Amino acid sequence: MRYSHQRETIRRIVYSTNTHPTADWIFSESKKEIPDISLGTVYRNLKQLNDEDIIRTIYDGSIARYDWNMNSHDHLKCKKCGNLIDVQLPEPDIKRTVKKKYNFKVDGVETTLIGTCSKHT
Amino acid sequence: MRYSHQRETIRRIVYSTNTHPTADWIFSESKKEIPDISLGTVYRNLKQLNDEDIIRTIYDGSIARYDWNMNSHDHLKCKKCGNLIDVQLPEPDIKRTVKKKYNFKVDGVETTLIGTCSKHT
DNA sequence: ATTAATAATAGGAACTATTATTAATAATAT
DNA sequence: ATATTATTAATAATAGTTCCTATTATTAAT
Repeated sequence: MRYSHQRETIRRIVYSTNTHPTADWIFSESKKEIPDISLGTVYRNLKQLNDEDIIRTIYDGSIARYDWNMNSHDHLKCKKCGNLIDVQLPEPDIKRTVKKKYNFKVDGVETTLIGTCSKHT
Repeated sequence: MRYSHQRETIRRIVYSTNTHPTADWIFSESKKEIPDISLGTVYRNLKQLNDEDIIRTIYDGSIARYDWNMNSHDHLKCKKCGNLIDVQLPEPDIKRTVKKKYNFKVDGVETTLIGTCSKHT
């Protein structure tokens, strides 16, 4: 994968926020720096960065969001404000258990807890 | 919600399989019984059934799948064959922990483990 | 510095999944 | 039986994403 200005900008933008941005948001942010960047470029590079394990793709319902935090962690999704909050849940040996019990090799665990965040109490 | 032949057919189809079907599959199955059913009807009724807690919507990446199993359970998603397998993981008091630690009221937990199923060993 | 090879790009069309609109139809209460 | 109104089929519209093509940018070798 050779260098490209666009990809580096996209990477930097994803790494600059904790808001788990959508492709669309990343697109409009990168346009501030590269006015003629195209949406296809954003998608293509997000996919490449994901494949190179530089960023992670998470799904919020049916839409893709991007996360720079590659550590294994989970998300709380607030029904009211829609925010995705990072959390670190204790992961009791799920991988080992599932491997044994179901003969299924686990690469990754994606857990989202849906509910109401502290802002709405 | 009053009775409709279409909705009852759609419900029965979802309840007849463990494959977590997509709207499209449900559409083509229902056409076998109701040739002029339309895709909009399928989506509308799936949403209604979901809202009435008769079925459950799960997301497989960016696309919606439907599940009749309303018990709290998780899914193993095989990277190779794409199958979604139902599993029951021991749920250590995640809800209580998250409520305490993050002041976040948990309604539901969606966990998907991505990996390779026993068919490919 | 120039070149050759080719990866990456902009722009936009195409595609897929889903939702909204509308006039006609069917289910239920009276 | 009739009136009321939820539900429907058909189809247009939308949202998110991927694909296509001619052009441009990066890189390594001259």
